[in-house]
Amino acid sequence: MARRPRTRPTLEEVAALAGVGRGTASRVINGGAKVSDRARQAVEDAIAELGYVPNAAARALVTRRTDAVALVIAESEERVFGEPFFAGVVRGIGAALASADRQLVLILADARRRGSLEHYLTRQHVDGVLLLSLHGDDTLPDRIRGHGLPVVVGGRPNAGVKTGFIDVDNVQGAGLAVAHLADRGRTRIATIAGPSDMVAGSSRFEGYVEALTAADRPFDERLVVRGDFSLESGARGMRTLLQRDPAVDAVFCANDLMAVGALQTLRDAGRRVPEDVAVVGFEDAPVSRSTVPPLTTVHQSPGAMGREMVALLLDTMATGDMLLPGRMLPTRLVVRQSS
Amino acid sequence: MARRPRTRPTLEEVAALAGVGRGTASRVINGGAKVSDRARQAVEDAIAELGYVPNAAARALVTRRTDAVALVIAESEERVFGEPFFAGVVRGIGAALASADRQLVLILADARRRGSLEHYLTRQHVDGVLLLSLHGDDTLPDRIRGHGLPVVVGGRPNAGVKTGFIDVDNVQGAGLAVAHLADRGRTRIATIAGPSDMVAGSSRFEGYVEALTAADRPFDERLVVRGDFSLESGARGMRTLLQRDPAVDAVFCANDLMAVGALQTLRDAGRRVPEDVAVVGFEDAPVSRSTVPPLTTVHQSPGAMGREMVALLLDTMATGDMLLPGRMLPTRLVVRQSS
DNA sequence: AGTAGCCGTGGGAACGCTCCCACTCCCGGG
DNA sequence: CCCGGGAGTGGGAGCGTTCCCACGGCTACT
Repeated sequence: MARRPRTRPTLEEVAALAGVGRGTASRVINGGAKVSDRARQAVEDAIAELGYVPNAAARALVTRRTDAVALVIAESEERVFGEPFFAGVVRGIGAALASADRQLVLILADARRRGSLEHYLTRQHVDGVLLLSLHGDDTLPDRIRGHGLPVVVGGRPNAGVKTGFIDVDNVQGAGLAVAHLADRGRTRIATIAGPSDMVAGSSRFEGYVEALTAADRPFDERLVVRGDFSLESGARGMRTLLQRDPAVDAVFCANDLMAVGALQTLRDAGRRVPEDVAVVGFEDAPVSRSTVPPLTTVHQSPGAMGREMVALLLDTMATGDMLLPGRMLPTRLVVRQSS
Repeated sequence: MARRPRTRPTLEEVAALAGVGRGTASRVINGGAKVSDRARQAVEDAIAELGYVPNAAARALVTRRTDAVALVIAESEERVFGEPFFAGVVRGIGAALASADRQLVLILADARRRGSLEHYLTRQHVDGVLLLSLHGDDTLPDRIRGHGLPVVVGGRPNAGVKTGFIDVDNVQGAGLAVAHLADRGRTRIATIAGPSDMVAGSSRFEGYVEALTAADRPFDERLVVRGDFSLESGARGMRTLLQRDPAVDAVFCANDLMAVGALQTLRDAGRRVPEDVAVVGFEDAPVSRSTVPPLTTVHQSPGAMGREMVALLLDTMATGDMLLPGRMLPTRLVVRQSS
């Protein structure tokens, strides 16, 4: 294997080989405007021959852009890494950034480093920030924006926020699920809701209520229990529901894991699914395919969420408008055998 | 809120404010050698007052170092993102890199981009490469090294590789599990092994065989079945084992998920765990805490793996020796109620 | 026939840093 | 009393780009 020359070729060398000036070579590589075909061809040949790649540091120095985007995951959310949904989001982000020729700088911000994180972000290295967050009480996005750095948040921090976020349309998704249950002729449609202090919890509940009304079903408080998105809380919630109203014939669970718990309780109670009780989840997690029976659930596309986050960030960077409206991503119902 | 000055302060401004030369200011920020206390203090005050942060691009341009490290996850492994173990590894890497003041550039390399990945890595942006891989048939690490870039692989590609990797000591871990079962007086110790073409599969099986011999237990081929690390394959494997030898009184599963499957089969077959059959897993996945009964398993520390990967990479970068020996990380047995 | 304007071009300047050389002190030894 | 040398310092050069200005040649007007 031939030893490559120790130093990387520079633009100057490319220009020399192509027999043009540095400026022309630069123009070929970038804008491309106002270059004769002959010169362009010569430069492109030289680039290929030398295996030239622009030096990112030199470019960043003069343009004051790094072509890098930070993905910040706060420590409290680090566990999301282990969740398939967020893994999918990260993948979507990675793919979208790669297509846009941007680098993804991953920052796992622990609490200690919180101060220097801001310092780092605002004064260095990246052109924009992607934030993955579940909690609502965070002023970090606005603080970063205050320093002139574009920010897009994945998962709307709270319902009051109208700009700079991408989230799944939880209200619409929950509506889909409930409308489906009503369509199936179910009359006593219960819900195992999520925590009301999380957007995913409150919005899905909101969608449940709306769709119930739209379908002319009465809203009955006794058919509402709250879980914490865990399997156990789903099982417990289902027991409560059966106790309160043995005639319940459908239940919409705010996520799949709670639906799995509900399924267990129903089996233990000798109820057939879907004959006696129909069950619908939310998330379309991998587990929903392997439950018994396979779970009908609201599908949300993590990849799309990642891609949309990047798209919105690039838009923000391009327009300079820090307050671009956020987007809600549509969901769709995946009907399996539990309903 | 006062508007920050449009341009970031430069080293020159810091030096001017401190009343010293650019060289002295630079010396304070970096090496620190040969600077009088008076000058150092003045520069540090000026830095604090101006909120100065060195421009990374300018620094990279002259030092030819970026202080960034790439973490490459090949598409075929992208799913690992959703697995708690790998999420932990990434976390460990992130933490270790942050302490070393290095940036983590995440590259999700899909197959299409495979060529340009190498191009990108070798000619740009990063000082070293971390590779997360499960498959053995990959020449990528060596190709990258051929370009003079340090590489550390997480998860040994295959048993022949002696350098530049960090892995869990699978043989030792499996030995721990089997020795424990032998200690408990079990005589017919079976195993549900993993795929033989994966290091985790073959090494854990190797450890099983070794420990069996060390404990004076006969190796019986009928007590060996192979799974694919999935829950279903564990359940199936256990059925096969019970069929072949109803007197089996212990089973070592090459991962926790298969152990969960085995547990299900045993319950369905009316065997008590651990009274009739003891079960041990590998991984200490979150699920192992919530099985019935809670699973005894081999604990491997993902955080340690990430940190060790970074440590080895930094060592490689510092010494310039591309062929530093790899390391096997010790495991320990977590005894719960299934054995 | 002269000139205004455009296209395509070359190269100086600047980006902000580190490296390194040269310079000034000042101390101690011959 | 002179001189060698170390400690501390200032600032020039250079890293590889992009930006921008000035320039030459050509076309198409007046």
